[in-house]
Amino acid sequence: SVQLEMKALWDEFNQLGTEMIVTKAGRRMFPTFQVKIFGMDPMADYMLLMDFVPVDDKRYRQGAFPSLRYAFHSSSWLVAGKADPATPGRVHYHPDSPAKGAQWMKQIVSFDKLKLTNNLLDDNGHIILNSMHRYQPRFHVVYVDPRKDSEKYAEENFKTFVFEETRFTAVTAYQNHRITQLKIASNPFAKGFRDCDPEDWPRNHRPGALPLMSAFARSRNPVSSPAHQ
Amino acid sequence: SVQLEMKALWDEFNQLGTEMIVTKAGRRMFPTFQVKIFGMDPMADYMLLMDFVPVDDKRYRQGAFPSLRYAFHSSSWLVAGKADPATPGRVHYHPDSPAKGAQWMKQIVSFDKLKLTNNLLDDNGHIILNSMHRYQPRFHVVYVDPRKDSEKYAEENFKTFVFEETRFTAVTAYQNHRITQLKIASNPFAKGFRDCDPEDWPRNHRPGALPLMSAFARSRNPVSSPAHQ
DNA sequence: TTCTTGTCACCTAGGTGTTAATAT
DNA sequence: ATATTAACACCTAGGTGACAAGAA
Repeated sequence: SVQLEMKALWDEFNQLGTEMIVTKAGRRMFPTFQVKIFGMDPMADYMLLMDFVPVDDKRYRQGAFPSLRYAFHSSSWLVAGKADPATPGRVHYHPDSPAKGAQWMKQIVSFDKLKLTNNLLDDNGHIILNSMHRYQPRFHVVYVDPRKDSEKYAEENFKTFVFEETRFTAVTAYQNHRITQLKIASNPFAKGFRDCDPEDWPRNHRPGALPLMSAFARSRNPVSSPAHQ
Repeated sequence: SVQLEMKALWDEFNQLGTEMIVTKAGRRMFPTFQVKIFGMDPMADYMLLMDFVPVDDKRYRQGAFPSLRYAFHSSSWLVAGKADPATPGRVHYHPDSPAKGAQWMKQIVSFDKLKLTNNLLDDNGHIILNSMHRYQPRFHVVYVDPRKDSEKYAEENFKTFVFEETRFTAVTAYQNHRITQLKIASNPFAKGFRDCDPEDWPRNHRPGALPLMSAFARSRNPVSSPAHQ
């Protein structure tokens, strides 16, 4: 069995509609997909990998308020038509693969080397996704069968795990300001964009404490405006 | 067979008498021990590891010129007596171990995670060495025998490679200024202590930028003084 | 109008020798 | 007198969203 790490954070993002940046050079996911694994044969070899499947066959576009400047996106997504032709569905093998079950189980398995790109011609082995499309990450565990004719048992030698809270929309720039703010608040690498006391998040986060936001951040992130709900 | 990478650099250090810093927290080696491997069975599993054996049973101390300030070490080593009791001889497994021969051979194998410490109570798995003692790094290739009673064949299932040009003296602070200068000149992480950068000078040199600590560094590094040859 | 690209300042994370203070 | 330690400035290496400019 498999347990998703940082589930609370994933849930928080998922509630807003998770977005993941894709770039030509490749961008990591945040949150990072991390799992704890239980019940492997400690002595057997396993390959761990991920892939990404379209959630639907739709292309999305951003809803906008006519009276607001371009910079103000709504947080709602509109269907813009049929999905672009699917790209070759690449997979990402965890770089430690193959390894023994004991190795995989003794600590959290982190896919922090996985990168997302929108470059159809990418030759860095990154995961290729279409921007403005929704994806479901999948996690696969493959048992390395020591038998000679192991190909015949391929069907029974792997198991797939899907966590719906890790669904996201691939984007080249964030569309929902609340997603941006949650990324800034929770990703250590974005600390430079935080307005509030660096000590308060995430270790000492108190629900009652109001984050100190600059006027600019407030104007771009109307958290208390019901118009954007 | 095994080929030492950066042999020219190792030779240059060895000619001066290589020194490696040891610290309580653990310090990487520079140059890093890196090899190219040939002739493995591509499909077989191998463990790669290193250990460090005393070159002799002597403890060293630094020779000094009575008329010079403390800061000026001579570049000669004197025997100070018998070696301290040998520490438990730890080994460092390459973190990718075990892996297939094909994997090991397809690129340079780098031991850049290996760290040296003088802390006898170290519990980070670093290599424990005595300061002011000389050591010979050794590289071992262990064939992972698939047979049940593989322990019986341990003797024939590993091969050891020794490169004498990688010998060094463990120190807590550099003793030979020429070693210091060669480290600064060749280790990218010490770029901040360089007086000039022959590579980038024409391209990135700004007339206004003063070289860092150059006057002080020069006063401590009388490279052209024959007294220190 | 909407989406994409490239550059940037600002971070995390950690590897350098220097230096002053301390230990032996 | 020598050797060790810990704090430090200065790097490498690379992950962030912001922003302006470009593309569709």
